[in-house]
Amino acid sequence: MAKNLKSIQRREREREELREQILDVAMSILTKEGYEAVTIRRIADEVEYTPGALYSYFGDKEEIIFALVVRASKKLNALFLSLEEALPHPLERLWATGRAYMRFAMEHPVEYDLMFIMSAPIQKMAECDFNETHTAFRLLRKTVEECMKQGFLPRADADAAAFAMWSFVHGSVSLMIRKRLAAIPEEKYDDVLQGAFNFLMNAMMPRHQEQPIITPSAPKVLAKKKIGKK
Amino acid sequence: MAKNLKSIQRREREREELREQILDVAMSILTKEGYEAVTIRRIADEVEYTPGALYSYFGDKEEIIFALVVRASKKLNALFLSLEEALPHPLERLWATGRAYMRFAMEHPVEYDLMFIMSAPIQKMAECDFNETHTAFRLLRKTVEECMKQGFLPRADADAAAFAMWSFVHGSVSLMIRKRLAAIPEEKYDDVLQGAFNFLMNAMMPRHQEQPIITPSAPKVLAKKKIGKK
Amino acid sequence: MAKNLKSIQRREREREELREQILDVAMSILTKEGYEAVTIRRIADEVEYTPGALYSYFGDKEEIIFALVVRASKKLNALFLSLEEALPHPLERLWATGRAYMRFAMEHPVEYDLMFIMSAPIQKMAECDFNETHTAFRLLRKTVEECMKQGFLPRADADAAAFAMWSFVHGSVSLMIRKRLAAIPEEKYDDVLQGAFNFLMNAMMPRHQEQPIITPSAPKVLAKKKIGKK
Amino acid sequence: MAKNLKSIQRREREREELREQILDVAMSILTKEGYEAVTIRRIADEVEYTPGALYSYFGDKEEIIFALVVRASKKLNALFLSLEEALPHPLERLWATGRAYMRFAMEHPVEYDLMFIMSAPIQKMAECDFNETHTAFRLLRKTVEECMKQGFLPRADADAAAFAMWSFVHGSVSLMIRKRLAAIPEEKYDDVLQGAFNFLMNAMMPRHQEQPIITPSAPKVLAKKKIGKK
DNA sequence: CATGAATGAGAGTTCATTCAT
DNA sequence: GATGAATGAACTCTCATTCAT
Repeated sequence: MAKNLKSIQRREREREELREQILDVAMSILTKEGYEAVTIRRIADEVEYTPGALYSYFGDKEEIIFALVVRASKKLNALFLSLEEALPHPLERLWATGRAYMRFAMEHPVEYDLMFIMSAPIQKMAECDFNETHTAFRLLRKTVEECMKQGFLPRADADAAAFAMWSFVHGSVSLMIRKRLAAIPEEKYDDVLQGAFNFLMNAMMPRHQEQPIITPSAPKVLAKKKIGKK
Repeated sequence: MAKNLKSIQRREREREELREQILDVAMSILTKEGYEAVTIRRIADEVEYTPGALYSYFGDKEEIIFALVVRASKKLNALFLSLEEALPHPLERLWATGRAYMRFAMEHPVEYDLMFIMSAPIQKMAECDFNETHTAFRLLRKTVEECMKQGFLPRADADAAAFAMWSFVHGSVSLMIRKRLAAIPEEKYDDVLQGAFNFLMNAMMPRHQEQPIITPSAPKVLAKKKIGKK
Repeated sequence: MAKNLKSIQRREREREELREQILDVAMSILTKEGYEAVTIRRIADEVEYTPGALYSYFGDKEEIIFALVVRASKKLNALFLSLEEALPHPLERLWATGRAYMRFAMEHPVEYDLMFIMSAPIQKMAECDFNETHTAFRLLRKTVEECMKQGFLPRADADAAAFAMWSFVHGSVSLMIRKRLAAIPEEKYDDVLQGAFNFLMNAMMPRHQEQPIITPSAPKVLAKKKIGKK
Repeated sequence: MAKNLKSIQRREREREELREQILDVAMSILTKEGYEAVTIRRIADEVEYTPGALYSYFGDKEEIIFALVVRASKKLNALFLSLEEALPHPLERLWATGRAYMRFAMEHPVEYDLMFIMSAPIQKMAECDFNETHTAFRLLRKTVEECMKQGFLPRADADAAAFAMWSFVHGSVSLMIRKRLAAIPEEKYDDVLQGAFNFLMNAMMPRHQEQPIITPSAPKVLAKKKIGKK
């Protein structure tokens, strides 16, 4: 009996592991060789199963891609939630969130691409009423609202303001990811990105630009490169 | 001899015409049925030539796509240049350019996608040292610099500031084009976009937000919807 | 001991029930969606077992199909035997059997197809020396012989005559079932079938064509149950 | 110029030849190994082309099957028309047509199957308003009508009578082709078929049964070419 | 210069079946 | 006896591209 239960659990664990492995492999092919290279056969080869076997884990190819999106979204959302918890001060959180978003995109460009750029999973995202991004956007808007309430940001439509900020960060990283920055030498990317972010944020919050917030002991999850104003 | 020359000219003209027709057709398929539907055969069918024939006009499929990019870029650049000429005042030009960019994207989403989002032509863009966007970016930076010089914008790295603005407009329209705005009801798109643009621009130029510049007799190419903040 | 026996019996009963259920489901899929749709997986899904489980009830897919044939044959044979009992008069029985056969085919076209048209079960039918149809044919021949003896039919080889009649009824219904009657408008099917049957039967039994048996005021759709003269 | 024309003609001839070869091969596989074995790959292998190449000759697999049907129908129709011409006497023609039909079926069972039994081409036959069989049926009805007019057949609905005869011949050969004659030993097939045919025809035409036409010392396998009047 | 024909590679998917547990 | 998992072998079809004519 106990054995039975255990073996069921084991099976489930193994299934889950293989599922994850399939996604890992798919992600790795996607990263290394691009979307076109992600084929059922190719994945099957790499996980050392027959193509047909994958169909008991995912209904079709699209489902695999979509699972990749979900995975990435969870990662990003977790990041946002951790900032939400760690940083009660809305202005500080706003800056930190922006930086974290951009850093995530630059460190995981393929995941970012999947979530916010690629057309492949659009259909499924629409069907499934996919809403991890809802959540993220709502968090952002809440932060923006608090900032407005506390006078850190000019009072205005929070939707518009939140969308403006999201647009900026998305725009900057997606131009980079999709290599539309020929005008800027690659080694300057980081600096320009940083500079643009700071410029914009400071512009929106003129009275606060000299605040130490800006050179924050940025929550360590993020700290990759010091940003420092001044 | 003369006849020879003429017939050569005619031939060249005809070649050019077919080239254009191929691109028209490709663009039309792309617009109506999406990237996957753009196949050599499909194009050949519609121009009533054989697939092989296309290969004397374009080296391969990617070249066709790239030619589409070039075309679209010329269109967009012409728009920028016309603004450059029409609006000597840098601040006014800055606003107008931003609005024009966004409007272009929303009215020609497929062209925009090709130029700034799609991965297909990336390779060729890199190889050919594609620089229509360079030009556009340089124009923008020049405008930004002038704005700074004249005190409309806080002095800062012009590269960063220009990039910030571009990032914002690109981000907002590309989220829309690639349907990542589930958080916002579709009928509010225009308003939110507009609101975000105004919010950001005003935020960056606090002392000037009440200027009439903002509701400018926008060059008519653009005037689609009045924007006006008063 | 007794308990053991009972539980064995129960088990067997349950097995038999599942067997039947499998066949029900297979038949229902076959009827509703055609032969191609009848897959082991599909059946397994509908009986809520795993595909593998079916293999302890049937050796392979063909066996399932064959079992369907057997089932249908039993039904049809029972019909024949009931006529055999109910109608002692051979001529009456001959007409009634013919009509019953055709009616069966038209009311159960899928069963008919399985038994007499489809290639799928041929192999197994041959192997298993399938002989429900033997029985049916023998009954028919016996009836024909009696008719000849009693002067209702011209004396001739009974095998040939019986086969002639069977051929006719099979031909007419199978042309219909396999949709080879483009030459005849669908709404006339019933009439033409009926007319052809009467024509042929009357032709073979010229001296008896005026018998009431022949024009049995048969409800146009081929009277469902009793046919009876008398 | 002339050369040009010739080479075009040659090309067309070759195309036509390959088309025919594809059909030959398909037919041969169908004959030797059954419908399931007829796959694009298999055909391609045997004609020594790549699978893809076949798609410039036929739109899809169904078209190949359908072309097989068309081919067979032309053959059968030609046979009917030749009888139409050769035999002005309607009664003689009726017998001859019946025998020819059955002989065709027995000598070309796979073609017959395609035309009159198989489900595969049904869809296309319906779509294309396939009417070779119309023609055949009309010919038969005309013959029947003439026979009635001239008193060889009892006056009755010609549609019904024609359908009755067609049903009989179709029934007899299709029972054979689809191997539903377990009740009859294989070596007796020819005799029983012949006997049934004669029985039925004689039964329908009682006054003519002693005519030599009827028992034409037909070579047992159903004499191939001439049928012989007198 | 264009055609017609064909290649070759591979796409996603589906099946009946098997077998350890 | 049934499950869950996987196999292996197909399947049809589509594509960009090449090349003799």
